[in-house]
Amino acid sequence: MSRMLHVLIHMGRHVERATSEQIAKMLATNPVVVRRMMAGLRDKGYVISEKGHGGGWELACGLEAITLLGVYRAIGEPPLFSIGPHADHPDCLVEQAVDARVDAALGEAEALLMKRFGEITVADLAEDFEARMAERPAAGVHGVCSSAT
Amino acid sequence: MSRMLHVLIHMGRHVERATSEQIAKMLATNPVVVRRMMAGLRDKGYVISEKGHGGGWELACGLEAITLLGVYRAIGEPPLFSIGPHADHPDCLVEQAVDARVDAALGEAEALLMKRFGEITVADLAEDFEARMAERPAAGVHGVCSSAT
DNA sequence: AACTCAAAAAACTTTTATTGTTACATGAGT
DNA sequence: ACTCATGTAACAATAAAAGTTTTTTGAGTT
Repeated sequence: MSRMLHVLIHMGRHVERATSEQIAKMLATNPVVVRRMMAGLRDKGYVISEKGHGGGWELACGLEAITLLGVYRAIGEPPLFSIGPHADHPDCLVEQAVDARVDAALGEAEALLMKRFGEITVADLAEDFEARMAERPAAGVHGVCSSAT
Repeated sequence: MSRMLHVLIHMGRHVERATSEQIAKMLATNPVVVRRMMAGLRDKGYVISEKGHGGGWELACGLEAITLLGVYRAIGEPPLFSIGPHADHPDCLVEQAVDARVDAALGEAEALLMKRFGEITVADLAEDFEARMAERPAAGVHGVCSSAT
């Protein structure tokens, strides 16, 4: 998820269009991995992909229109918690009792998190970045990811 | 985590002392795995282990004295979220900006979850189980885990 | 039309973390 | 001495995530 945000901020900042290969170099990973990630964003309408010569990825909207919740959904709403019920023996009454309570607590936490995610836009993150950039321009070289590391 | 709760409820219900092997059979797993799990509970003082002939595991307190928070801590406070910042490039200003915001949101959710976990005791879960048991005694055979499945 | 570039998609390999297993050591009771 | 059960460490199997390779499709260029 942070990778997606990284890419979006990068593209919002000073890139019109970027190929999977360029993005992959930036994230120190593979073009195919990038395409897999970006496919979700495209399906949600946040970015557009163009094939062929001069193709690549492009923002389809402003960063202020993309919330963290949107990104989370775009990557397929992966399981949020690493702990949590396995539903191993659905017929077991002990498990049912345990799961009901634990699920309720997890559900509350998840709801709060989704609420917060819905309140934060990628534009907010980009602003934060700009502020840090203004404070410590020396670190910016890495900050704007012009190198491969 | 739900496994630990399962064991605790089981022991609170109708077991004075159980060996790792018995518990392992109940959870369909290995005695060594059980010992690994239980070691955390023992360190927190929730259970006691006895070596040698007639040894095994025993509750060291009432279930009402054990909260889900206590259990969570007993298992070593494993990472709560599966999503979340990797801190891959600590010097990257983009990453710093992203992580700061995401961490804040995750922190709030975690705080709420810990609060809720602190309010739920294993005795509560055991009560819930008893209520379900009273409603559907037929399912109880599995519920009390007298079989190996 | 032939060529190049880049995404799309499928199959495969590597890596990593969890879980389970085996083997041996320690301590307690008989 | 003997048996039983935990404690510990090393090892193996499994499953999930990440990365890689290969082929196909579509878009522009020469």
